Amino acid sequence: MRRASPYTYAVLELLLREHFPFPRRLLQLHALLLTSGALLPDPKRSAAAAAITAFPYNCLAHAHLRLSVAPSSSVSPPSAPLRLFAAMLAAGARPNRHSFPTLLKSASATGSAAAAGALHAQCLRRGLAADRFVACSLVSAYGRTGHPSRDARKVFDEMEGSPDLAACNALLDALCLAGDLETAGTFFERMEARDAVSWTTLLSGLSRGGRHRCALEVFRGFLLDNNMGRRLGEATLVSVLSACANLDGAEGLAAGMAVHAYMVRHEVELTAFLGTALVDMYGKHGRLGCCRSAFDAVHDKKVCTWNALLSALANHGMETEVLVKFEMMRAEGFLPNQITFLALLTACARAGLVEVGLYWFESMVAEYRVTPLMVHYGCVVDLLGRAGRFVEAVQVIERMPFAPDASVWGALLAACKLHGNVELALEIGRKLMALEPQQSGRYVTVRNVYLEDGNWQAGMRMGEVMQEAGIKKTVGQSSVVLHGTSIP
DNA sequence: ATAGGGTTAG
Repeated sequence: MRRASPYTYAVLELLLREHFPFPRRLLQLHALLLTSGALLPDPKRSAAAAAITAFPYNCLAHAHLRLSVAPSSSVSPPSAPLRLFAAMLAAGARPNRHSFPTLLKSASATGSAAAAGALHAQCLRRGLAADRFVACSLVSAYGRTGHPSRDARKVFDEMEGSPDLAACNALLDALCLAGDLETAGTFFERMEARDAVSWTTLLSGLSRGGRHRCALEVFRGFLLDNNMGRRLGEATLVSVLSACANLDGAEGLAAGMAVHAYMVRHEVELTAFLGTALVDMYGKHGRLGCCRSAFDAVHDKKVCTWNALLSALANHGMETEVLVKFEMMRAEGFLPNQITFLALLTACARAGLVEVGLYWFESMVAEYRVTPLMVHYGCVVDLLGRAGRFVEAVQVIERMPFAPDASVWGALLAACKLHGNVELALEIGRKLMALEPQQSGRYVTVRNVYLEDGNWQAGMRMGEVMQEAGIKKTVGQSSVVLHGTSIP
């Protein structure tokens, strides 16, 4: 823009305004400006430089942001507005109060606490921190970049005048994200006004914190407060379905079905987000028929929609179907990710498909460039352990880029129990004692390996070790082993 | 002229 004449600059502004509602067009414009070198910082300062304003940068940054958070995959990286900000400063344009909300949201999206802090300092230096939009964005950014809720609270408390609804919602979210659900609840009750976002923020916050029943109660409160008038929005429905999915038992399923009925009655469009939430809800409750129908009803499927289906099938004994659907997914051009491979490896481990599982684990790393998490290694250990291939299983654990946690050792321990590998079980027992001194279940498993092997003495010793470690004997902890199945 | 708050899969 530096090299543009005042005339072309006016044209640029006109173009930006004209195409503002269409972020893709703005990105094309951005590409054009980049390839023509117009956006590159020019070492020779010219008189025209003074005319450059924040406006074009704000428009482009906003377009990038909209496309990076858009459900239709990441067209542009979430850090794009931040890089534009650097270019903007280099070009000598002064950021204004319209610049920072977009930049702060970009900082949140990248999860950069450092960027949020730096932007806050910039706002203060330029005297823009008092602007209500900027302050609201600061509250939100501090809430999501891993900073303690104290920082968000500080900005909120120092806001000029009484905070508006958006600022209250941003703080409410920050409190929920910080895990301070009690404070969030109190703050919510004391808010002078609440909208659908307020209710949804609290509802999803409680559910994220594992308080699914509380979340459902909040949802019922919303329905009453709503006077059954306004239709429920997509975010509210997705959040409540997630709470229903994670609330075990008939209660969660019944509530989930009621929400589904609402959606059908009101002809709510089954978007990818909503469809995925529905597939997940039925899947978690083991209703595979409903789960498959919901999946089929989603027109615009995403990778996460497939993942919800595959996870449901893998967790409910449909290993063969997982493999079939996985192939369908790939045939339709979807790129499997960490969650997809987790479902696939889980299915392979449960079905005892050792070679297939090992093949896909290798392919996941080499071909799909998916970095394995602890859980993926856990599946491979499970896979090898069940087949009695202990040497390889231990090798996998030793070659992991991080220290194995209790779940990985637990998978191997289960295999030891299955194959009566007493030596290894003892070794694992020691490791588990160090990792999870309070988890009595593991000791019981180790002890049972001995007892099954006929090594009563060692079994008794294990009991003594448990007592020495100060592990409380839970009621009904001693278990009877029948045909390899533990019955408490 | 441009701007802020909630959302799915383990």
